[in-house]
This record gives sequence, C-alpha cells and structure tokens, in this order.
Amino acid sequence: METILPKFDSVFSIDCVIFGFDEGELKILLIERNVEPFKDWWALPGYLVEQEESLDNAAERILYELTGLKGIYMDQFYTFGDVNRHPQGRVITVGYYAMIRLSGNKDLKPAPITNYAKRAVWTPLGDLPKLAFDHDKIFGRAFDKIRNKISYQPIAFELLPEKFTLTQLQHLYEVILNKKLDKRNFRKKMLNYGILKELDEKQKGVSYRAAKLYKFDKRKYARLFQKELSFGK
Amino acid sequence: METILPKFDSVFSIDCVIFGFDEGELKILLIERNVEPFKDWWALPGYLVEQEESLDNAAERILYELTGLKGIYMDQFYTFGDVNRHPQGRVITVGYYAMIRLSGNKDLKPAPITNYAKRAVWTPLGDLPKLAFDHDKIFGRAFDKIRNKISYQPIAFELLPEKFTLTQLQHLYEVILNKKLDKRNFRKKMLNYGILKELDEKQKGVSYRAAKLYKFDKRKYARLFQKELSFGK
DNA sequence: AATATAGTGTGTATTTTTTACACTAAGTAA
DNA sequence: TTACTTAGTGTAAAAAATACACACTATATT
Repeated sequence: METILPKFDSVFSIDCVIFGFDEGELKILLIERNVEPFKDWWALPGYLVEQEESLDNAAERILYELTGLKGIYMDQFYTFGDVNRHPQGRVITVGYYAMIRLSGNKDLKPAPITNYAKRAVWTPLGDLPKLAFDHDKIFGRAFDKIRNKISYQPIAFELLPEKFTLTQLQHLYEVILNKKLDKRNFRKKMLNYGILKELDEKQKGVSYRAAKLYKFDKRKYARLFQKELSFGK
Repeated sequence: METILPKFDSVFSIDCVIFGFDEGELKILLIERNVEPFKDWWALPGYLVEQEESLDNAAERILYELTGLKGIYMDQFYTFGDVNRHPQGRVITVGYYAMIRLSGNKDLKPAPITNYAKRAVWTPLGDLPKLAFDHDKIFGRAFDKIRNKISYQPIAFELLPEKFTLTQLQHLYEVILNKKLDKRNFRKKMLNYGILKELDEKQKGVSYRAAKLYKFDKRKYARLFQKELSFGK
C-alpha cells in the first residue's frame, strides 16, 4: 500500500517580529503593504516560503526582501494555523523573532526584488496601528516570549549598541518588563553574571556626569547559558 | 495590484510526542506505520492537516485516529521545515507534545478510520528504535522542552495517576531530569508550592510501610503559574 | 567663581531560597 | 521476634533576593 502525497504549492509563510531599542523605546519593524489583501495596511514582514528552502532560510530571505535587513538570525516562537487567518485561503505561518541592534539599521528600504512592501519602518510599541491579518496576535505572542525569556536569561544585550551603560541596560529591562527596577540590585545582579566587560571608556556628550561603558562578553554568556537550568540536588 | 494565492493541497502535518509514565519509566507513544514510505517503521503519530481544520484541532484528531487516544490537549513546541525531511515532497510539520496519565490508556488501538497505523505502542525512552523521517530529531526537541519546562514549572503531575506518593513524584522528576534528587529538599519544595492535597489515604498492596497519597490541586496550580515569572524589583 | 542640575555609583542588613546531610518510624514477610 | 524495606522528618549553612538613601561628578548657568 502506498500513499501519494498530494501536489502542492507550499502555502506556508513566515512572519517576523524584529525588536529594536532606540531613543529609550522598544520598537518593531513593520512594513506598509503594497498589495492586496490589506493593501496600504501595516503588517509584520512576512511572505510565503519557497518550495526549496528551509524555514530558517526563508525567514532570513523574506526579512531581507521586505525590509533590507540582511543576515539576521531569528528564532521560531509559534506557528499560527487558524483556518481563516488569511482571507484568500489556508495559510499557515511560522512566527520568527529577533532582537537586534538598531544603530546602523535605522534607514531601511525593502530590497527592490519585490513590490510587496512600500517601505519598512521602526514603530514604537506604544504607537502600533492595527495590523493586517492576525498580526496583532502574532506580535503579542512574540512580545510575551521575549518578556518571559528575559526574566530568566539576559538576552537584552542584542538590542543595545556595542558599548552601553548600566543605566541604559536597566532602562531596557524596565521597558520590556514594564516595571521599575532597583538600581543597586540590578547592577549587582548583572555584574554578578560575569558577562559584562567594563571598558576604560566613558559616555560622551551628556551634560552630567558620564557613566562607564560596558561591553557584552559573548563567550562567557554562551558558557553560562548553554548549561541546563538547574533544579538542584 | 493583487496577489493571487497559489492553489494548494495543504501539505503540512502534525507530529505528536505523547509522554507517559509507567512502571517507573518514561514512555512515548509510537505507531507502527502501515503505509509507504517507511512502511513497518516506528514513527511518531502524525499526519496531514486537513484544509478546514485548525492546527490544534488537527493535532487532536490525528492523535485519535492513529492511536485511539481521545480529547488530549497538546501544546506546540516547534515546527520542522527542512526541505528534504519527507522523501515524497515538501512537508512542514508542527510538533505537538502532551504529558498524560497512562493508567486507563494502556491498551490503544488506532481508530478504524484509516489503515495508516498498524498499532500504537507505549515505548520506553530507553528502548526507542530508529524512527521514520526526522522523528528522532522531533522527539529530541520535545524531550528537551519538557526537561527544560519541568525545571521551572511543576508540570509532571499530568503523568501520574490521580493519587500518588511523593516518592513516585520524585522518581518521575529524577527520570526526566536524569539525576538523583534529595528526598527532604524535594518534599519541602513540592509541599511549599501549595499545590498538593494530602489525602487521608495510603498506598495499598506494597510489602513495606505504605506511603501517604496526594492529589494535585489544579486550581491552586493555575493561580500560581499563570502569574509572571518574577524578576524582582 | 559659585551654584544649580541631573544622573552616577556605592553598602548593608534582612529575608528568602537553596543546599547539604542521617536517623527513626512503620509496615510487611519470614 | 526479627529482618527487611521504604516512609518520613529537621536543622544549620550558604547563596540569592530584596529593601533602602546619600555623596559624587561632570556639565551648564549665572
């Protein structure tokens, strides 16, 4: 006995939730759609997966084509498969997210390969418009994911410039977690992880006492957090 | 401008990793395939998603059809989309897992709706054969997921009979985490969660001192673990 | 030169959580 | 009655989390 797979034209898609942090605000990258359905609406960068590409590769390609952002590594967080989530048919979409350093990626243009997006814009979470399709829901789940993850793994460094102050780091945490943290306890905890390198350099251009700059030590981070989360003996 | 979605015959599938605990062993539910490809191989219960059904519904239906297990709520853990994961074409599969109480579900028969599976068998993790497709990888990720999750959320109760002893619970943790735990500390911690009801009843049929039985208090559990994981002030 | 301003940077005591560790009690089997 | 097997229990020490306030320093302003 043999099963023949039905013919198919892959109708699965990827949607990307790309977080950035700029001017003290958390932002995500949205595109303005240039095609129906939802023409002229704002949406997460997302498109159909090609026949011959893996999901991870598709995510990277699609993000590039729609926003010009190149070589971004993303993680899956959830797959959305409600029957009516797309008005033209059944489309299952895999949600990917990334947190990236916004500096240098401020000006974005969709790659001129498609005309699918008019433009890509960093949008503060506070100003999010109603999004196309079920993208509000997809965004919500991505945000839950990072909020949850950051509370047990210091993942936020990806969002900051290469050199940052502890106060900047703390602000970022406060924005993601949506609550104020205690300065002394925060510093103690972050420095105790041992994944920050203190630099011989200070903040510049501020009209008050300049703060020390720090760098994130990727190697120590990897060593620390690839280990299992402990349950103890 | 308008995009027409390509026609499609949904070629996405669901694969289920169902954990059970029996005779002191962790087991998963495997089917013996009755169709090509991989006819006669062992595989995770999994099949194609229908046009008009959500992923969650598909998961439940497929599990029922292939194993006879009815009404099991499962969670997604990852979506697998490598290009060549299926020998007959591009199939993206969404991984679902559940931990269930094995008692009463020991004897399983595929529902006589399909002839896709010859039988469904609880297989100890220690005796897993090489599985069809990339199911080894899918299983591995599911196992990582529960191992990780149990270290910050006491999810293991689902695996035990309704009434259980603390020693049974501890054994289960030890099996999942693959390390010995300290009896006194384990009890202290579990009882402190406040999600166990001590019963006026003891174990029966053992040839040594009978242990107290406990029940899992779902309401208190829900109250406790829907709250955010804390970062502190 | 003096002053105002705004954020930097630091320590300690308390509480909570985690860890380490070993013996007696209770029930069954012979 | 004795031997055997698992149940059940407490305490001290260490580590982590929390609560809390003031002096310092760089710049801008007068």
